[in-house]
Amino acid sequence: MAVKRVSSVDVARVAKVSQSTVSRVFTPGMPVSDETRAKVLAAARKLGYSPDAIARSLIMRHTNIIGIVMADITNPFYPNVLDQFTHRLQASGKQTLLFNATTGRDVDDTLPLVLQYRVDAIIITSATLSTAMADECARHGTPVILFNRYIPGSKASAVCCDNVAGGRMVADLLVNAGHKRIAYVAGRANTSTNVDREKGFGARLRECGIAEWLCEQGEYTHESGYAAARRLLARADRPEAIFAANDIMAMGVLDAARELGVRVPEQLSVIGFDGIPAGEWQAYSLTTIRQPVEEMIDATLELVEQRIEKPDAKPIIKMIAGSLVQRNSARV
Amino acid sequence: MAVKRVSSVDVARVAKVSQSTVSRVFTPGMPVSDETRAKVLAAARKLGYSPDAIARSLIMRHTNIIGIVMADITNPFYPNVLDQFTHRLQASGKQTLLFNATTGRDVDDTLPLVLQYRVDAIIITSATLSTAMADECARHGTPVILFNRYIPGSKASAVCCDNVAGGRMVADLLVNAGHKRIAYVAGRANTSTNVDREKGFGARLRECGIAEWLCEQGEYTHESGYAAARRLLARADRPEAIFAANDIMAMGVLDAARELGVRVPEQLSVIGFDGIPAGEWQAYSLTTIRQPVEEMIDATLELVEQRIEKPDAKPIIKMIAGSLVQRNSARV
DNA sequence: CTGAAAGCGCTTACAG
DNA sequence: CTGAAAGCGCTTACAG
Repeated sequence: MAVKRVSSVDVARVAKVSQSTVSRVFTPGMPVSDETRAKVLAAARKLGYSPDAIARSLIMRHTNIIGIVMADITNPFYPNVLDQFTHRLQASGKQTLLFNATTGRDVDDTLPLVLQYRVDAIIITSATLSTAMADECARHGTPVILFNRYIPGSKASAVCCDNVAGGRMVADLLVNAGHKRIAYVAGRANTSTNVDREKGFGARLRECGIAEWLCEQGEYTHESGYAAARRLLARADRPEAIFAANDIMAMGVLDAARELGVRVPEQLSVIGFDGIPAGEWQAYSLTTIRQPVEEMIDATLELVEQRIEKPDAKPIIKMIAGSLVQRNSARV
Repeated sequence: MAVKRVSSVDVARVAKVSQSTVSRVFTPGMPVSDETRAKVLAAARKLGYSPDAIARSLIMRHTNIIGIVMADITNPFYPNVLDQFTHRLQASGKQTLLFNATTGRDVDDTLPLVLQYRVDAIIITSATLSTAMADECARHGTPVILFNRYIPGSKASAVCCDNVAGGRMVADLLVNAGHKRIAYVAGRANTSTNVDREKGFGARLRECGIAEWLCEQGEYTHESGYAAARRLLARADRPEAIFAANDIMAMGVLDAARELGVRVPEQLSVIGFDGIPAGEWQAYSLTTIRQPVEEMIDATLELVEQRIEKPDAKPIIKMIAGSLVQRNSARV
């Protein structure tokens, strides 16, 4: 296998300079005379040389690689997130090592691997890790930033949409539209996202004098939203309004309503959460809370930079408000 | 920054063995006495040691990292592909370095970077590279496998759905249903995917005695499919059947029809290509050609293994047949 | 089974 | 500006 790779020593030989000089030519900001530079570049081109980032990482003690741990790549909210992360990271000269965690399980068994590759920082999305593991990373000096979830009391910083506030907005909208029989389609129970959205939603409902509402379990997929809606819409006391913990489930709800001939929004208001592009399509026209993805990514990347500089800075949790996007799936 | 990392030398010191021995303990298959192993493991645990994959890569001359270059992460066909690639790669002990290329441009400027990280192989998806660049990679000894596209005559191997055959299937279905006024909504013109699907489609149409059909340009997005359909459905000689080069555009077509009150499939048959999950949703129930994603991924990964072993083996292009999935968006 | 030593391909003080 | 040398953290012949 491995063809003989060309190294800086080879280039040095043909350019008739020292290996250090070759290295300098490929390190921006290092002093090299124009003449020497030209010789080296010519030799490099001739040999097809490019510096070895791995060797560089070893001596530099950082890799310029950011690990992104992600489950649920398949949930339509995330491709956009991943797209933006990789673009932005590349623009600042960093690479992305992508780890695929198993949905619904914590990532404690994945992280040791990530750590072995000596990534400069870890971003964790749509997955949860234990406090112990977060602290283990801190011990290794590898900053961990949680995206769209948080672990109170751990060493991991986090950037989150304000899901509690978002849940409250939904409750307000539904109550103001005069709805009484209301249902919530939950996401996976152990996710902070689900917990917070439900918490804000329920709290506000209670404040408005609605003490009870239906609740069905979902798991953040179209299918589970559809199934939950089938159960809900089959009841004698069919709800007039359904809030689903994310957009893709809300779309499942809408598809169930369509199938059953329940008219939206006349007979049923449906609201989602996320603001994925598909919610805009004519078939759904979904009213939702849009997560401020760009700002969240900005904040995450900023935190990554800061923590790489100062790994022991105190962990912070940054909440950013989402915004209501009114379309046609909910009465107003 | 960089906290003092613990290395095998540190572990050796506290375990009172040589550094080589520590290394052996962490290399499966190396002979170590049980007693020694226990001492080393204890020391390692105590210090929080884990081997440095970067240093290992340098001496081993391979990284166990596969580079995946991808544009269009946001196209719903790809999250699933990426999900499967990363899962399968991880299962065989490999990591994924993800590069995000710009949609519609070639990746010649991204590849030098990929090469610097000394990835063991490169998988390119939804992006095109020049023959020159493919050959440059070959020269570096880094195998390149194209997924879902191919470059005839280059040094890069490829795995593809048989798009020509798929296009023919669509034509057959439409002709058999008795459609005469037919339209094609194209994907980006320079993609082999689009070229082949149209080629098979057009050839079969001609064989069946249909010499002309409408054609609108799209770019593989819902929006562009929607826009193309608006143009098509506004015509006096409105088509009775539309084949869109991928599912997401077909869904845009369906949304345009819905908006205009054109009934599907009674007044309009719509067929897509890909087999994305969303096509199954009640709102669309899209008839389509399903790409055999699993088999394509199997084949790609197999090719990756082979080419890592023998980088100069002759490039091959592997075509795998897709299959017709009939749902309710097309008359039969 | 274990240790001493060389070497992977770089960067960067240290001298000149 | 340039070169000689040390060292990043490993693996793996080579001896014993």
